[in-house]
Amino acid sequence: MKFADVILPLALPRNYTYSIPDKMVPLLQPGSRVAVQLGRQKKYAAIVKTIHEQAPKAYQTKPILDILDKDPVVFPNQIKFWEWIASYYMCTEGEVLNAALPAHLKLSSETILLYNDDHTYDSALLDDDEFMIAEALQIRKELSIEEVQQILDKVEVYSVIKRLLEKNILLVYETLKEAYREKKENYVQLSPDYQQEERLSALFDELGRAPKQLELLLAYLHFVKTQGSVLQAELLKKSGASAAQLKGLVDKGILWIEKRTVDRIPLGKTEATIDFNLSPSQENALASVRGCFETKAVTLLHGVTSSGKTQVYVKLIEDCINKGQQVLYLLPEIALTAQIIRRLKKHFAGKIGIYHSRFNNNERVEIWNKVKSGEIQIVLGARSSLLLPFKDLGLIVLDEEHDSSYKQQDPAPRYHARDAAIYYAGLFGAKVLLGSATPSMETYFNASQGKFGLVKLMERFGGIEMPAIEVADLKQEAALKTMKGNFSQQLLSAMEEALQQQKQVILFQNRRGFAPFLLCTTCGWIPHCHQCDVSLTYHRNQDKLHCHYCGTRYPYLYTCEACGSQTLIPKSFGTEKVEDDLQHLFPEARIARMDVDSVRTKDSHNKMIQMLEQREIDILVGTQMVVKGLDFENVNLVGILSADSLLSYPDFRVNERAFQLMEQVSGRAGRRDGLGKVIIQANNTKHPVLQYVADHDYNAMYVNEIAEREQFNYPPFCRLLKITLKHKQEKTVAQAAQVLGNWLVPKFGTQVIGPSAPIVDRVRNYYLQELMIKLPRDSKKIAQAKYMLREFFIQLTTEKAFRSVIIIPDVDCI
DNA sequence: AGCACGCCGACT
DNA sequence: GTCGGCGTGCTC
Repeated sequence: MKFADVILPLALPRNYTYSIPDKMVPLLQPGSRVAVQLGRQKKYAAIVKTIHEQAPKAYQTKPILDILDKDPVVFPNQIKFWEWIASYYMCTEGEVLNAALPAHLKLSSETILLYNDDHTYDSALLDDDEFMIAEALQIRKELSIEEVQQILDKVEVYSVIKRLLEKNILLVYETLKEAYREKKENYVQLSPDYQQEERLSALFDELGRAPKQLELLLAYLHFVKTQGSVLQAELLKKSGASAAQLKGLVDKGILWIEKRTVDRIPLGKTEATIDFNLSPSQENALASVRGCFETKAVTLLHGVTSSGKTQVYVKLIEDCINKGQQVLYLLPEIALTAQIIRRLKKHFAGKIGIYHSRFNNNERVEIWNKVKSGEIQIVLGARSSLLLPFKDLGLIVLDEEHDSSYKQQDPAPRYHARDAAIYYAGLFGAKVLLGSATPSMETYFNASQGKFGLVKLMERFGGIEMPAIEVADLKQEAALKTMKGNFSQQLLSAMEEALQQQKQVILFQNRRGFAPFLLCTTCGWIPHCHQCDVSLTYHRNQDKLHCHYCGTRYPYLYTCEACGSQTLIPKSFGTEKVEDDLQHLFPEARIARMDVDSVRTKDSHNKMIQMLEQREIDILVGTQMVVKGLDFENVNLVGILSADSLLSYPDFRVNERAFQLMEQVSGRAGRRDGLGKVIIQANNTKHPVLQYVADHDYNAMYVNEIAEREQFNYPPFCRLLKITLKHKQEKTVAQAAQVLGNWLVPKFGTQVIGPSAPIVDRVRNYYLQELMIKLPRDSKKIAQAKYMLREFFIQLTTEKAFRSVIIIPDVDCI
């Protein structure tokens, strides 16, 4: 008897073992999807991890019900990768599977209620609910649980179903439905009967009394001649004929309708056009990267903004696909704009596939399959494309390496795409190229220690100079009374000048909404979310108060809930307010705002970028979003409205973050004609980070920062593991966190931080507590610590008092 | 993630 | 007294 250990798409702590029916043994391979039953009735599509002959001793196995695909859906390397993610990031393999597989490859059964035709019933014996369902079933023949819930208008319907089942009125069965559907299109064809010339001309005579049909037939014949195959929809549209006329011809057997499967992701013709020449410094960088790859698996390309890193990538990608290997090009989601997609498609037409969150489920399945077959050789995608089934990966390019959105935050697996990419590449013997103008401390440390190769590209393409940075002293201007609202005179006159020269301006403000909070000037009360411990942000567009943690919206408040006076005023300022003020300051200018609120819909982000490109926008106000992946030649002024807010987060990474952000925003200015200017408004103009930005001196920032990290033992000198505990009762989490803390201290001593409540200590009605452990940089010790933690979590949650405490480990937290 | 089981409050 | 709410445990 053979058995298979399978991964189910659930957060189960271990893999389950099913028996393999003899007839399936020769067909089954690891990586295949199989249908299995879990529990009394539920069926799932699981993935076979290993096949063996060890019968489990503790329980009886259930058989595998079905093999769902001819070929495995993943290769052994993906399974190894999932295993590593689960163990490194402390989650279950099921959670990794869930993140990796497109929704339409993950099947779970749906309960269907069938009307029992063989049995009559006496409606007098039924209560109201039973009667309603019995009636509905008699008409519709089958119902889903959801439909029953709708009919009865309640959630709890199992008892009704149970009673109807006992009375033999219905039958229950489980279906495992394949969600993926091929895309079909209707093509029109001429019946073989009329292919000969004389039959056709006879037909023209026959159709004399149906002139409209004849017209349509002639239109069809014309299209066949000019384009070969004829789409039904296109034929009707172009000929102006009606569906009835077409049906007439089909009914007569003259035209046939054929359903053909079509590609949702057509790759187009293969034609690589690499039609640019590298500058001498790019050539140097390219040669150095190739050199580093001789001895090192990972290389950092530290290239200033506008240095043309992408062109170096393109050459390296070309090397790799010439060897017949696959390439993964990773970007932060938001940087995956039409601009970069267009550029790469131009160079690698027919070989490149795009993968990000805006694809629908059917499209994802097709991309998945094309990566698996090797038809897609280059994937350009966001974090999750790391989980695609690459067959023979040769290179991973991870651009904007420092970007914190590479770390998955909320649902597990909480993996870091950069670190995971390095492990994943190792499984293939592939190379990893990390690119950034402002590398993360971790990566630069690894590079300077010789663990990674390091290549610098410090010259902007075309010899453009870095923009000049000015710091506007807000304190001084406030004293001189030259401020206009949140704008310094220095910034305003630079803006006027830029607009006069027909140049564009980008303003950066790190808060969205109109005002981050309301304040009662009588008693100091601030409106908070009812479910979370955060102040509500005023969004004037909708005239609502929003909670940025749980998304709840509240009507605007005019009366203070604490003292009853009507003295609530908006405080501080967000992008909406900046936009509003600009309208008054520059009534002539075309102003746009770019933040998650304004680019919520599918394509609005790309549209706004296009408008900026085509100079339909004079001033763009935005949050982080304006920083990433944008390249506009006509922008020559960038304003950072409040550097203080960037420099005052209570986090050890503030300086690194603030530097990266300001340096990246600055990079948007004056990219072509060398006249770029950046104005940073600050109260504390003496902050060292402002000096590093002004000098564009990454190195000074790094040297200072790394010394502090070493002194206080922060990453890259340790590994941070954050443990969040959640519970509905404030007291329960606090106690659980205390117990966990007491257990940790003897093991890690002063390297344990907390437990403490985070700044926002209640989200969606759950109270939070956090603990942080600084683990030594020793993979053995880290693995051992994780193992002990896992054990202790189980022990903790089996204690009666803490049973419903939710524990969330976050490895290498950001 | 479901779903069954079991324990407590509000209704006929 | 019962119905149905939700907390808890188990699924190979």
